[in-house]
Amino acid sequence: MFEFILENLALHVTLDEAEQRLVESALQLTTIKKNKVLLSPGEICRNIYFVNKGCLRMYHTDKQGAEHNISFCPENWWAVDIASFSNQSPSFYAIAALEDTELFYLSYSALEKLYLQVPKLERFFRILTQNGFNLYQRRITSALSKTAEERYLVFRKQYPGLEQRIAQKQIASYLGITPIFLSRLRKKR
Amino acid sequence: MFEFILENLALHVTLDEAEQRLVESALQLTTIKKNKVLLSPGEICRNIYFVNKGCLRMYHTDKQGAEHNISFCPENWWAVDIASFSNQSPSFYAIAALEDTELFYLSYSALEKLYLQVPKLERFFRILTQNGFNLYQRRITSALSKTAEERYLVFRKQYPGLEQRIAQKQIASYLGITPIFLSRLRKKR
DNA sequence: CGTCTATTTGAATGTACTCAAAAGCGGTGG
DNA sequence: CCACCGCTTTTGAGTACATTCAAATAGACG
Repeated sequence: MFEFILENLALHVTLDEAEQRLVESALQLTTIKKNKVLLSPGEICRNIYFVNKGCLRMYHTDKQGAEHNISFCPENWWAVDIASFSNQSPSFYAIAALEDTELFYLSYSALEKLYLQVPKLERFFRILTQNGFNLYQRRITSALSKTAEERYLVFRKQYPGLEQRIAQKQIASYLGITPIFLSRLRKKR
Repeated sequence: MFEFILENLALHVTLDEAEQRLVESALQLTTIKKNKVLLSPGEICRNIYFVNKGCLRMYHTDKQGAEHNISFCPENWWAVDIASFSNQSPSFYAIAALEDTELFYLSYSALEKLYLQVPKLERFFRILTQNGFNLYQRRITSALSKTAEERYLVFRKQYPGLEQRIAQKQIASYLGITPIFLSRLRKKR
């Protein structure tokens, strides 16, 4: 049950048996239905989520009411509005489920407590933030210099198999194009 | 001489006199000429820079040799390839001067040492990273959903006065458009 | 002053969008 | 089980945004 999340932590830090048990006992588990909203904009992001099964999306809703997906979180991804969570301030982004999803999560205070017991985790989340930072930097360059078709191919590489699982309009929103145009792109090949 | 950088640190952490002196004595100062490259891609980013006067840019050069500016760093900005610096691994981005520039900088080991003397700085750089993370997330949404003209107006708001100081082709590269099209945009208003 | 690069302008083209309509698909209730 | 409703996806036609190529002009720097 904890295999995926422990494997994920092991990518950046080495935990001994005792530390693993501490992490396990701090984690909460929940399952949510497709389309359930976990975080609404303006709300404080109280939890950091790890997707064990299923898929989430993070998105922003603009003044015209249009939604723009900033990232997908399938299995083994972490989901959090980092600014909102770290400062316990109102969130800019929303988080919702694209499929029925099984999640581990830690509240802000649970994580603070866990940091005291397993200080290595500070390192883990620092690296996680830096990797995210880096990923987003590159996506800006990609968004500004590549055509929609090139971005679509990058998406397929970055999220293998996800294309088959989620609605095209979600992918179009992530790519910054209309679902109509994505349909035409796919027809081409 | 240290006023700007101390003010900048004060945005997120409160340092007493002794701590300020420790920071000051760790900092190195240098001036570089316009167009000087501080960091080439593939090189390890050995320093974190604070711009005291002048302006830097961070950019990526693609396979076709085209440069894409990811950010500008005028006075009071920090410049670093964060992935390269934190892991002392090869950099993806380059950093170069757009004007004659006066810089404070800290090497990786100098910063490590300084963290031991002034632990509050860990908090400062954590917040800096988070803010950058957040800024870039929003820029992706902006890049994918706004027109070139809207992005141009956002740029002018975000970097007041910078437009007068740097070449249009640098701004065009940041906006993800051709200098030719930027010229037409400006003519319109 | 001359050279080199950056910017402007015009014309033609390509990329991506809107509007509109039709077809497909999934869930719900009779 | 099927008919219907609502939502997503496809397709066509016309349009707007942004690019390329080329040539002229303006600026920067030695």
